[in-house]
Amino acid sequence: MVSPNFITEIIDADLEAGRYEKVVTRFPPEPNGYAHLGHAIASYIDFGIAHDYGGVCRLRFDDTNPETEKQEYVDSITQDMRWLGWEWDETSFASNYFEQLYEMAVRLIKMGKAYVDSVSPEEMARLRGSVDKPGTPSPYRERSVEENLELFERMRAGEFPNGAHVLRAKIDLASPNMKLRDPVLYRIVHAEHYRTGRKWCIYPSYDFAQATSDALDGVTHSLCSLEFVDNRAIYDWLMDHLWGHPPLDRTPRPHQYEFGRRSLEYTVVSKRKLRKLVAGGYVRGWDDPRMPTLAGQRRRGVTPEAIRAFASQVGISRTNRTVDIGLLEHAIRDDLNHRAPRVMAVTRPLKVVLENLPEGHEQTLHLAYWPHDVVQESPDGLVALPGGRRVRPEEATRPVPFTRELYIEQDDFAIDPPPGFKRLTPGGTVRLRGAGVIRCERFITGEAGEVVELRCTLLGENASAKGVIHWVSASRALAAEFRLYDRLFTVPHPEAKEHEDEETEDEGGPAHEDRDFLSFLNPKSLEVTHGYVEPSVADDPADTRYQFERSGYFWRDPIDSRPEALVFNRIVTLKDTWGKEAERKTPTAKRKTPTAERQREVPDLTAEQREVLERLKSQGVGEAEALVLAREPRLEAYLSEAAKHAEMGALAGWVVNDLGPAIREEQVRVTPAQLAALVRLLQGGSINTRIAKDVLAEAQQSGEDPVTIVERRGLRQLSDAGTLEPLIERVLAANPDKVAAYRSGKTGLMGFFVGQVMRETQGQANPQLLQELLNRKLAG
RNA sequence: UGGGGCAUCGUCUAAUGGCAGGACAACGGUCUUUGGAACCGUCGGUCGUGGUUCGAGUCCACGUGCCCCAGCCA
Repeated sequence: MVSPNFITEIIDADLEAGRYEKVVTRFPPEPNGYAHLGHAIASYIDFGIAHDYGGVCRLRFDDTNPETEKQEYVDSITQDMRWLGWEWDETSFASNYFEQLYEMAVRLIKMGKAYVDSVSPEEMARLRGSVDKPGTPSPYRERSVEENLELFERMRAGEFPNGAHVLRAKIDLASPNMKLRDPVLYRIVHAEHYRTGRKWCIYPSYDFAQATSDALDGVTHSLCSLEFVDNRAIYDWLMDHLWGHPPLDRTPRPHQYEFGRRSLEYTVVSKRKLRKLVAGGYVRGWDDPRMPTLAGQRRRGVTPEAIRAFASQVGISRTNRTVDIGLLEHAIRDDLNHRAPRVMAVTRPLKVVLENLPEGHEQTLHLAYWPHDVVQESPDGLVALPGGRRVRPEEATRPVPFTRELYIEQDDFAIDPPPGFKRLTPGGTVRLRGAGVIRCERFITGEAGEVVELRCTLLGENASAKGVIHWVSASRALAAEFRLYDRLFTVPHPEAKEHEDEETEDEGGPAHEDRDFLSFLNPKSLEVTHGYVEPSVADDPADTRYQFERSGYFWRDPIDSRPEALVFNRIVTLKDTWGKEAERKTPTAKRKTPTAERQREVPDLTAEQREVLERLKSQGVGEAEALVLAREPRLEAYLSEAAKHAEMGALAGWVVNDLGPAIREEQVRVTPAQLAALVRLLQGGSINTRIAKDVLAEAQQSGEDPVTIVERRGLRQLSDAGTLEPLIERVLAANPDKVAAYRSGKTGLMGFFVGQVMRETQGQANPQLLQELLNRKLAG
């Protein structure tokens, strides 16, 4: 379930108004790279929202650029989407629609809305102008329909080389929206398309294909990311001219809505940068478990459920955001906690000899796969074995050999322990998980002074220890390689232009940008160790995810692990509240924007404006409103007109704050006289501000006279205590807890009580009186 | 600099003009044969300045900051 957001609000309204019968969305990747976590989040929005509304989401490949797209990517993205758990009917392809798209382009030409341009790309860029200079028409802009038709046909026929001509929409070369300066609809590309082969040598642009394919697919809500906001104007323009005519006469008219992108801390998601990581050998491939690709995450052992939970927690908004990687890690741990049986593995072995056990001693312990809390939380009282079979908790154990010689983790022994250390120390004790308490009698060091072996004794039942450590039998454990993955980059925002620790000696151009992000690669993003895992795992399915106790969640690398040469990937560590990173750099000094400079006291005004300002002020208009009015003749004119019928000081606020935007846009439907009449009502006390505000908004919507609305609906301010008191009593009686909270000091609740009574009276209570009465009651 | 978009705890995200709430992180505690999990608690936020209003995160004005747009990429 996708949590409510600005898009679901739009859909709710659309459904309510009957604009659509069914919600249809689409997820439109371009098959020119691997899907990554960003795609996962976007697809969660597209598929999730459609699902929530009982609609459908189509997977449509946006394959309009033959030079970069490949079947390989179609396959991998399709696999990734299925893996995530999304369901769709048939996959669609923009390339399946090429013939219809061509027809629609012809239609635009016939309407005089599109033309073939024949200037060079450089020339076209020049003619487009710049952000502050309007474009100029190409000499070919006024070609006849016939000539355009003929040229376009010949483009399709392959008579011209790449770049000779393009088809452009004839929109507006002077538009302040650069996207509207006659966008390209079709270009010539002599290249083999992975699906249509050599059938076409002209290809539709993103803008043209996206809008038309959406309409062909029956899409109702076309969701995309924020960088396409400006493109929406093209989308709507195309629909204005094409929708409703064949072939777009049998599906609803689609609309585009944009949401903010999400990126993730400590990684990069731009295709170009990911490609650099692979090509430069910084990772071992697209499915390297450190990569944010779904292939990489899958190989790492992350489950689709965890990724969906993550996407859900990240949410949707209209702001680009970079998400705390802790959120992903939490989603993974949360998912695996209930999915991964516990076993023991030692990643950096240190030999332990239990001197008080005889040579060759071996006993088999039966240790539980699950900790007490997972057992308790099981809904059916059963728990899973690694194969998935659910059994009673007492059956969910595995045999663990206990022998005279063991391995423990090197980190679990310290000659010179830091304060608070709870594991083994010389002469100290520790509990071996499931096997009893041992005491370290002495340690043996190697030539370099490193500890190579501990000599310990197994103590009796009554022995105590502060800590518990994991272990494996030296003779019976299985050797294994462990791949310990960590964040790919050392900084949370490797793509950011500046970093605090970095000097910017070279005022580098774009060439430095890449070296930049690569310089933040974490040299320890992969550590390979060789150690041991308990032998029970040999019998488990290869895709079993484990929690290696006290260490992390792991599974066998699906490519490299073999039964006789085990390789485990660490999916994520356990949360560690002890070993706190020393490098925890909280001083991520939040650069608060420097304290706002002194605002200019009075913005520059012309002499004329200043005069108006003074006049308004002298007529009782507040300073702030007067300033706005002085600068906006349109508002001032409206106010002057209204002031013929009511007091100017009382009107100004309404003109500026409530009607201002509408007056500016010349959309105002309330006349100055009507406003004045309403304000007089307000001044007379027969209505309150709330009523006036609501009525004004309604009038602006419907065009009805506000005073008429007041009369028709019988609105009047309730100003007698006799009417309000019973309502107040009722609200207080219904919320005894709030009353108590208020009396014990939470005075912010006054707003709550006022709000409740206002709601009861549909906004008609006199708020001042109400507050007064409430004060009295609540004090008593 | 033209146009557009955006701004709420460290991070993500809620709040018909009416209690600024939740999640993650952090911190503290309970519990624990995982320094895990769970549970309890603490810390912490409306970009700034004015205005409208009984009441503003929400409405208005003016600022500030960040992002997008001048591909025959998407």
